[in-house]
Formats: sequence, C-alpha cells, structure tokens
Amino acid sequence: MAAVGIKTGIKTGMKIGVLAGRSGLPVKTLRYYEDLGLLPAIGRSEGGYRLFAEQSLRRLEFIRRLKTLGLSLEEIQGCLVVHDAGDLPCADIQIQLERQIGRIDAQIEELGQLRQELQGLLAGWQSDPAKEGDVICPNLRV
Amino acid sequence: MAAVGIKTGIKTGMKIGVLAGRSGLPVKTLRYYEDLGLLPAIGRSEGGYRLFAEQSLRRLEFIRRLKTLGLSLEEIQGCLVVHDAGDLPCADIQIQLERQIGRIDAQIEELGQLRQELQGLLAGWQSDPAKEGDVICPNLRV
DNA sequence: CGTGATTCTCCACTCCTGGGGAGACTTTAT
DNA sequence: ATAAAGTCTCCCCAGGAGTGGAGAATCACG
Repeated sequence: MAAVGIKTGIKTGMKIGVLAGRSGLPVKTLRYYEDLGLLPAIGRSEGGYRLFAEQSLRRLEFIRRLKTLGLSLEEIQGCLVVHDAGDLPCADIQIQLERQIGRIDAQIEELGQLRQELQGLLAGWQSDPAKEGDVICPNLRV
Repeated sequence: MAAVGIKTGIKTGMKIGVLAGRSGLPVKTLRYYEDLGLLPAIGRSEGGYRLFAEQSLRRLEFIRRLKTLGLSLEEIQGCLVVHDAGDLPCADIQIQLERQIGRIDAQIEELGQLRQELQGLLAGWQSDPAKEGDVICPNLRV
C-alpha cells in the first residue's frame, strides 16, 4: 500500500481524506487551503479527486507552525510563494524574510506601545474611588 | 439653538445627526451602537426619530476610549451594563484591561518566537548553496 | 454489480464593526 | 406650501478563516 506509487511510474498521490487523517486537519480546511493556493495539489485523479504529494504534510506542518505563531494565511502564503519561486535566487528570498522580520518588529513595537499605555492606566488605578455625579469610572478621564 | 430644549419642559433630545456632529462619529455607527444597546436613546420623536440625551456624548467618549484600549464592543457593553445598574464598573474595567494586557503579552511572545525562528534561518543562510534534488531553495527546508 | 463511503462543486453562514444605498417618511427652511 | 435635508428601516457588502449542507459524481469492497 505504501509502495503503490512505485509500481507504476504514473503520478500518484494521497487523496484528501488521507491527507486529512495524517495531518489532523479537516478535509474542508485542506480544500480551503488548496483554493487559496497555499497547498497546491499535484493534480487530479481521473474522477477529479485532488491528489496531494507527501511534501504536503511538511507544508502543512510549516503552515501550522506559522499559524500558531500568529501569522495570517496571507502572510504565510507570502512566505510560501517565495519558497516556491524556484527560479529566484536565494538572495531574493532572503530579502523577503528580512522584510518579514521587519514587519514582525513593527508589530511588536506597536503592541508594546499599547501594552505600556494600558499598564500606565492600571498603575494609577484606584480600587474604590469616590463616586461623583454621573461619572462612569473616575479612573478613566473620559 | 443650543437652548431649544429649555423652553419646553417636554422630553427633548438631540437627533442622531446632531449627536453625530458633536461626537464625530458617523450616523450609521450611532445607530449601530443603539441597536446593540450600547447607547440607549431616551426615546423617539413623534415621527420616530431617535432622541439622545446630553449624557450620550460622555458615554460615547467612554466607549471610544475603551475601544482604543483594545476592548471589544461586547466587553465595553459589559462595563456599561454594570454602570447602568448603578455601580461604578471600575473593577470590571480593570479586569478587562488586565485580560487585554495578557493577550498582548502572549502575542508579543509569539511574535518574538517567530522572529527568532526567522532570524535563525537567516543566520545560517548561504548565499549560493548547491541545488540538490527537488529542493527549490536549500536554505528553506520546510 | 450493488452499496456505502468518499469526494466533488457551489452556496450560505459564522463573528465583528460597521459602510453603502434604496425607498419611504418626517422635519425644517424659505 | 413646497422643496430640501434629515432620518427611518431593511438589506447587502467587506475581510479572515474556516464550517455546514445539498446534490451529484466517484471509488472501494464484498
């Protein structure tokens, strides 16, 4: 079974349900990824069934990792497009990655600022301020 | 103009356009907030026009502030419900803010990990590695 | 060869925060 | 009194990441 592809020289591949089972992702999600171009199938069977290569598992693992790290599918696709652009010299990919790091730094910076603002707000927080008028919460100079 | 409501003792209020002008928010947004229950109108005119109290401005300012601090409208509504019940929602707001800071921290942490991963990838980058097999760019092993 | 499991495409729906516009009605200003 | 401006409700649209179902086709097993 595992060696089916070896017998014939013909293009073989997992059907979507197998890939779903091995990757742990729902079939729907795999189709969704394929539609987006994140996870290209190597082709279709006679009956039109998607066929995926073994590499798809690695690719899905890569996607999963980046996803858990908070990247959007669009950002991940950016990485994969670069990855798949085989004709481009590695230097271009390097630039893409550096750009990606720059974007991440900007995001971290932005989040840090927001965090600081919230922290500063809480720092001066009074747990039981005097009620006055129709003030909603005296801690917030609204 | 500003004193129109004083002449009659009858329940008066801003129409939505006035509140929009004074708050700087689009009419659509105010209607949306009213629909959600975030910004109750004091009533309707004969013709069915929403009428808002002066306090609505303060309330909108409160909403705006919490929004810029990253709270969802639902979380803000939670605070406002407490407020409308007669209490100062200080404690609730505090909890929401702390929760928000926690979320930001987690996000920063994850981004930092991704950054490190990409950085590590670039650290071992070879500008012109030998191509081998079906690896498109040997620097990127997924 | 039949039957059930798998897969296909297409459409709709979720949550969130509104934006755009249609068509009808109310209010205001001249 | 009439025209213009404001407001009403209702419905569709966006993006992000899928999920669910209908109906049709295909595959695998006995």
